[in-house]
Amino acid sequence: MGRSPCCDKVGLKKGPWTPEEDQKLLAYIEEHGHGSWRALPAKAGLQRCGKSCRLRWTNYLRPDIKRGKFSLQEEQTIIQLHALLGNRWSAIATHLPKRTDNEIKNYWNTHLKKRLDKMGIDPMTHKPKNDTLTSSDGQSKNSANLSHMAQWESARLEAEARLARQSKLRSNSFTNPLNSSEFSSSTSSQMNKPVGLAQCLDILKAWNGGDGAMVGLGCELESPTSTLSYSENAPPVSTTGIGESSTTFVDFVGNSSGSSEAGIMKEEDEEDWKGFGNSTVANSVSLTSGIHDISLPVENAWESESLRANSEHVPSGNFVERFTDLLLSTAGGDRSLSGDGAEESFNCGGPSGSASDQYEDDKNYWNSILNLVNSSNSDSPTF
DNA sequence: AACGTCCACAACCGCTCTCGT
DNA sequence: CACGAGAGCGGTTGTGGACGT
Repeated sequence: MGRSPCCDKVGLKKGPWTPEEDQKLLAYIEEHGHGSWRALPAKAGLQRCGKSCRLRWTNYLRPDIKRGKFSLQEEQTIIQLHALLGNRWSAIATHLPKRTDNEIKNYWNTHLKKRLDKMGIDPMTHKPKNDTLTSSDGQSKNSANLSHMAQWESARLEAEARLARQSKLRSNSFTNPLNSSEFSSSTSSQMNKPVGLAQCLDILKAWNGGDGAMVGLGCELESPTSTLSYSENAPPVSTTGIGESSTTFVDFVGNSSGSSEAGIMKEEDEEDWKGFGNSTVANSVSLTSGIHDISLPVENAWESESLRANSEHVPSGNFVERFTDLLLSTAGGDRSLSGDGAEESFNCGGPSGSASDQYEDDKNYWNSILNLVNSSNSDSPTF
């Protein structure tokens, strides 16, 4: 299909917006709403293209935007969601109320990416860079598999969400949780997330499921291509399907209604994050108060696994723990990090650790993401 | 003080997706 | 089904300020 220019670009202003332009745009939208963006500039008396107006509004002028420094909690949210979702900034932004995708993207590129890099963590895979040097022992293979599975699942979830949405559109009378008010009031893009993330939770749980078939170190990772394969391996509570996982979601959203400020966006960020970072996997359930029923089996499974592994306790062997500790120490000061020191402390118990440590690292890391997604979902008014 | 470099952020560009006709 | 318009998204660039020499 032919691509039409968003504007003819003749006589239209580009570059930074002036306060006067902001005022015009703001006043017009407050009075009339934005309506058609293409028609808006002329009506508002602006020498800008509609696209520029839309971006200015969505990224800067919108009243529900929180500006300024990112809290530690937000930083951790971004990092962990990025590990799960990749560069899908809009998806990440839906879990950071009042932050725009553009802002998150900029913050990632200018701060978090560099910080991870300095810490010896690959910003794309979220794994220690040393992993790439240990390919012979199979650890990196396992990490790569986890990463690839996450990417694959991300794509698959999108497709399934799309199917779910289509089925909803086909049948409004179908008694499916997707027809609940939460979903019917969502935009199409927002609608994708609950289904996808709910299933993501199941997937992550299934990875950790009873026989550990999907994550066990040294075990072949099963193909995630079959929904049945993981639902069969998962504990009953994890049994999934679009309908069931969606139902679960709606249920816990119901439980958490009115607690939109109680989740990951609490402003006591520093202490919270410290607690989160230092918490064991079992403790992390406290952050997902609305979904204990979902998370507990997993926590228990992992906890027992952790207990076994910790019989030979390795201090600071937890990936997330070391990771957040480092970020905290980094953020506590001038938020810059001396590469040497960071790497040194990070490597403590890391790549030099045992295979079971690495296994625990992977589980803990993904579990923290799982919990994060859980808690942030319970915050989202769109769910 | 002048100059150069680095950094952070706003804004732009081009592509894809969705929806209406 | 094909097409076009509008909107959304992610990558990239431009610009101004901070900092170092």
